[in-house]
Amino acid sequence: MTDRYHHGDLRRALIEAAVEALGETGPSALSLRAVAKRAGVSHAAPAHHFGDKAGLLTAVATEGFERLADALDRAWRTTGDFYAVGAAYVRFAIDNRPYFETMFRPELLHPDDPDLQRAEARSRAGLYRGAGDPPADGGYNPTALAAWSLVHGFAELLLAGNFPQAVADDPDAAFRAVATVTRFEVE
Amino acid sequence: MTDRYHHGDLRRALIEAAVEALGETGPSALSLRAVAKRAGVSHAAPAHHFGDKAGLLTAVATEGFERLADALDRAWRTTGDFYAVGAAYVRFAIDNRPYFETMFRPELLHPDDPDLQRAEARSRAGLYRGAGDPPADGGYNPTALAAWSLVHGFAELLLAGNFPQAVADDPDAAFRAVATVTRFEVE
DNA sequence: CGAGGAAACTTGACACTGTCAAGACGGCGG
DNA sequence: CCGCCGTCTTGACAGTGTCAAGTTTCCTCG
Repeated sequence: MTDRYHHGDLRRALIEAAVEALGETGPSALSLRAVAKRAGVSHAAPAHHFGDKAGLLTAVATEGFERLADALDRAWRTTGDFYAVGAAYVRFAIDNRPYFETMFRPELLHPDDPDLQRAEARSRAGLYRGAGDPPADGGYNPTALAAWSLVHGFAELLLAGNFPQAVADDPDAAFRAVATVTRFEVE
Repeated sequence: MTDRYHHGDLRRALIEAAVEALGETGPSALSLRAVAKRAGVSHAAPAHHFGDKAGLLTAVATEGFERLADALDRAWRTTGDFYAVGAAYVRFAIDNRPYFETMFRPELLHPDDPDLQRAEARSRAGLYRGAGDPPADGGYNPTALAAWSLVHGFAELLLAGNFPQAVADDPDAAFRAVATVTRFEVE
């Protein structure tokens, strides 16, 4: 199974190898050849399945958005609480750092990929739920924007190491404190 | 002055060339050799002044934090309004995208560089002003964290193209709307 | 059953990258 | 005028992504 010429599910294996490598090097330093070596295939094998380096990262990002959407749905379903969804967003960023770090870097992706956009839409829908009325045609819901900005900014600044040590030591508590002092007036 | 062997202020010229290039390619695709060519020097000249590719990006990020601190100070000085400082943060991200995009990518920088850390501290101080009491020793002020998260997340999501078109068309109005529905309870 | 063709993967090459060592150049103090 | 040191160049090296061509395997259809 492992040393066949036809791998079986090399696409899957490459994505997993990429996530591993991303955890060690970060998305901008990812090496396609290193991913291929990790999966035990030749250096040009990834290109066959993903076309591009950006194609591989797009596949990773797509899977990331799917997982994020799942996590947000689960949080909403089990608690019905708007803030719990936000906490789940932050948790996801911490637990799935390799995914999260590639999901919001359009310059490394194929941003127009249909699968990616579908997964993005699923995540957005899961996040917006509970933020009042959905936006009118072409418009936006300020409350939804505000909530997304808050949780996303918290996650980014946390991962980038811009917060004090105490935040990194107990991010959940820190986010709870942040959520406690923040009120969104649903209009 | 321009074609001397000793350039005069090559360091400065390289930073400016880097910012130009960053505006076109983004920080992860920046090529040192392209920067050198743009500045009209040999391909190894940047290494002499900055040691590293990360060193050059660190210099750019440092200058970015200085400029951000200036912008935040100015906003506070002229308005005395907490939300105006937030708006200035978002404006800075839009107007100085090449800087902003490199400032929060520690994996591309030398995060322990003393000059960088000084400039970061200046920005943080400018942002925290007006967010209630400064944090206790080793602790954090939840209101300051929340405000920073909100403006930073808004800026990141905007630049990454994750917001509806209407937001991109008039970001200032969108941020005003976001700030209007958000209340921070200073404790 | 066996031939043909498509799909999966490899091999080799190319231009480009960052980094390093060694050398050429230029201004400055003695 | 000499020597020296900081500034920059030249040349080389290993590693990168991508592309074209070749090889291997599987599947299907006669």
